[in-house]
Amino acid sequence: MAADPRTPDALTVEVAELIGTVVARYHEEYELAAAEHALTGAQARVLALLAREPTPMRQLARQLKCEPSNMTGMVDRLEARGLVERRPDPADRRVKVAAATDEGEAVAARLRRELKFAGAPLQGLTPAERRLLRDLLRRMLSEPEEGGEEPRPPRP
Amino acid sequence: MAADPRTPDALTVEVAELIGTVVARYHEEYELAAAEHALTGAQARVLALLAREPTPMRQLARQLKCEPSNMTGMVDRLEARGLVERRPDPADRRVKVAAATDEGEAVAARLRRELKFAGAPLQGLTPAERRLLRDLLRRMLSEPEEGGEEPRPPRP
DNA sequence: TATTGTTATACTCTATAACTATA
DNA sequence: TATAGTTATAGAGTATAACAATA
Repeated sequence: MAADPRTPDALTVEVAELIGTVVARYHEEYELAAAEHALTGAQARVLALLAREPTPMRQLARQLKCEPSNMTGMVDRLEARGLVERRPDPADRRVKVAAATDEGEAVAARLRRELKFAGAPLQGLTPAERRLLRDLLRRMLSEPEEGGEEPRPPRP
Repeated sequence: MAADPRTPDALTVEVAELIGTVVARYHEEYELAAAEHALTGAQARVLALLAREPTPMRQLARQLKCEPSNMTGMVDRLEARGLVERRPDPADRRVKVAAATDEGEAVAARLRRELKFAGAPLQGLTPAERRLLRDLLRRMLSEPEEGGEEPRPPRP
């Protein structure tokens, strides 16, 4: 590799590529687990959210970072399969609260268990290594990327 | 949280969730970088592959884990924008080799640089931590998941 | 006969804009 | 008027099946 002159250091590039591989693997596993229940990845994500907590359509769209109009069709399809239902909100008759049915909860629970990604690859690490990985990922994710464009000089 | 009785230990769950967050963040960044060039994520992935190496349609489909029939449309759209072209294979007149044009190469190079995910979050780690992260990810990914279902007892 | 790429078809996901029923 | 959900529409990605050209 090593194609671009403005590329960051080799170590950073390698870690970035490894993360890319992890991302690809993760998606593969997720889609596969979903497909075993005849669900698409997007449907599985909706179901997972609703299994945690019944949620108004609009809020659901915000959480999934998509337009509210899309939720109509997605919830329609899940509702047609009996995994989700729409409930009225007594406080505001405009809102419809999407909620997982009992069957939906069961499928979501099975999905969580079948997400072997949490199992297989991580089992290759010792508990101490897993703790280490957790701490590194936490730090990586908590950086509030305040800078924006500036590469920001490394702290001493 | 902590809903399912058959869930693995809390540490594994937490790491898995962190990885889920990393995956979500990564995708967000990727789609955003692609959108800045009026490309979809899938188009950006195709272009990235072709910028590395001209590739026959069918092989491209294998690498992207999708059906060969899809590649027709995807390459069509990229070709319509002048980022990609189809070349004949002198050795086998059935195959068409998709290749990035000069402009395609340029866009791919810019895309690589703009993938801030490689920059921002990783800059929060020291080089030593990055090395550690690299080694952990490598080990995670190299485990050939031979076992399948068996949790496999931890090595001493 | 088998393989490569394509076409035809259908479904899902996505975004935009317009509509409805509430508030 | 503003908001929640929906409908209508369009484009992109995906899979399946059938097809033409070539091997």
